[in-house]
Amino acid sequence: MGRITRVRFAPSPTGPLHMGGVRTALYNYLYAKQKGGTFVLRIEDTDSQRFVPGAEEYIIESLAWCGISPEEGVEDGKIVTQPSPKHPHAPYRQSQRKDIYKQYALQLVQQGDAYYAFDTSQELDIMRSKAEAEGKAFTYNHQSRMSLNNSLTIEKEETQKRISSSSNWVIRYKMPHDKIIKMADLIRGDIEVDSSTLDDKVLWKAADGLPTYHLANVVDDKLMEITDVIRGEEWLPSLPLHYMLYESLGWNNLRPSFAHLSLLLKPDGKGKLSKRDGDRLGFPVFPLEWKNDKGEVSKGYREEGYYPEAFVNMLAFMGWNPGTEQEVFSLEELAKAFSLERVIHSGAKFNAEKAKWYNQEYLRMKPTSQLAGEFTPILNSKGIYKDQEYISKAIELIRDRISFVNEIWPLSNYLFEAPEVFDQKVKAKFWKGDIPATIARVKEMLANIKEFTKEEIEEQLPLFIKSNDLPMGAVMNSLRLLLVGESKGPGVADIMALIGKEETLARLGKEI
RNA sequence: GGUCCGUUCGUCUAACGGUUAGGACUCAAGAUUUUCAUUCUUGCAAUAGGGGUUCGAUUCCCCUACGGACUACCA
Repeated sequence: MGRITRVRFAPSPTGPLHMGGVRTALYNYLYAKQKGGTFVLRIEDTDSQRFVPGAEEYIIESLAWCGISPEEGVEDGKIVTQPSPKHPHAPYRQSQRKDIYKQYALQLVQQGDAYYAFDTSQELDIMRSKAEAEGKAFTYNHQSRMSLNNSLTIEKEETQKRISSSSNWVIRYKMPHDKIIKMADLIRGDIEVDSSTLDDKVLWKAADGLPTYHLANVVDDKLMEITDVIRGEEWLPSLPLHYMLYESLGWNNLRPSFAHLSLLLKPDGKGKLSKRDGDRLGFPVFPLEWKNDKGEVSKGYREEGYYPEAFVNMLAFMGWNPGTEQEVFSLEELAKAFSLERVIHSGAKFNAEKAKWYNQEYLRMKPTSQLAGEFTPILNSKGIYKDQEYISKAIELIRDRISFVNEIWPLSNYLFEAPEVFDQKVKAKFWKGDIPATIARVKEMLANIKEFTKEEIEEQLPLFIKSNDLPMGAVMNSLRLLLVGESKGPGVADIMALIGKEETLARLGKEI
């Protein structure tokens, strides 16, 4: 009690971090910030088989993009490997902490809470498939352990011989068969499990000298003085084991509090959100773009044009709400308002429309000058160079109809270059009869306007049309057709004033 | 199969045991607009089913159904 809050995000570098993982990291970050505590990053790479190059860097970069970088475990974008005042528990990569874990596994064996097991994985696989064929499930537990190859059934000397002569053995936890394990979850409340339904999990493997997740996670959380474990729901079934490990190791008073987050679900159908759903449904599942070793590219929110604030805000609301009607929150506001009590118990289906809406909200809060700066490279890539003032004015005219910066061009191209193609339907509807001749008269009138401003045009144009008894709809729509190429866009006067007198007259004089 | 977790509009969600079950996204309609949008207004739309407990259940308990996670020498 009274311990300073320390939370950790402990991903496994087996691939890019997906948005569910980012949400878990976010909730950890928010919780730490609110409590004035520390957010630690630890890399759980105890499975050398599944290690993916670049995944670790991806995780760090993703968190940085979201603005939720850990203050401990990472320095200069890299995992810390040497202890320092700021990073006292280094290294933060479990593969580099290899030597720490074995002693605890051995301690458990000595106490009689764990044992050596010699069954090969092939033997166990055979037993599993055999049991499955009979409609049963094979589990290594209190019922089966006494008929298997382990230090409980083999003579002491033979056991010693096998341990020293080969590395084909593991240490398994000896799960008690008669205990009701009472646990608490900060989100779900009290949970009870009968230990007789649990199995004897592998804690440590001689083959690679590494612990499995269960041992590594308990040992590191204790050593790193973690006070609260906030992780995905997939860990709930192993919580009883973790409780037992804390107890057997004599660390009950240092056991952290636990909170298990519900999963992010597919927008359609069933099951949890997976990498493939994004490709299939056309939205990103990852914060940043990711290329795998086959060269396949998965979309990223950053590359799709999302603002990190919008992405984070959207993610925070997938499974949490403040209890008020406010939906737009900065990271600071989120940290202030966050509470595990208000985290939703059930899984949330991801909604791409809402994500888009969030980005629109954030885009609307940006000053036009910033949007102009973000849009300039896109413009330059089309070979168009304009000053910032002009670009800002153009964006001002269309900014309330976009959700992303990359939507500016398709909605504003006619403000930068004359239209080449003209909407045939609009043309057929208005460009007939006297209209071409009428437009020529309008053009002449416009040429006589000295101050070619929006206000001046807005006054002169309708006046001219009315006083000459011309058809308002046909004239206005035809002007728009000549200026834009189709029937969309801001007011005709706005467009004319922006592109200027010369360009306006040129477009109105063009044959279509 | 077993263990655990969950279930309010299509989606995200709100509601000390007492509300006409609220908001947001989407969708539809209307107003504004010479266009397309924006904006504003309105509308559509939910407590999985069955038992209890209670004067009164979305809310508490039980059962069923459905969904999910886990059930590896993966995390």
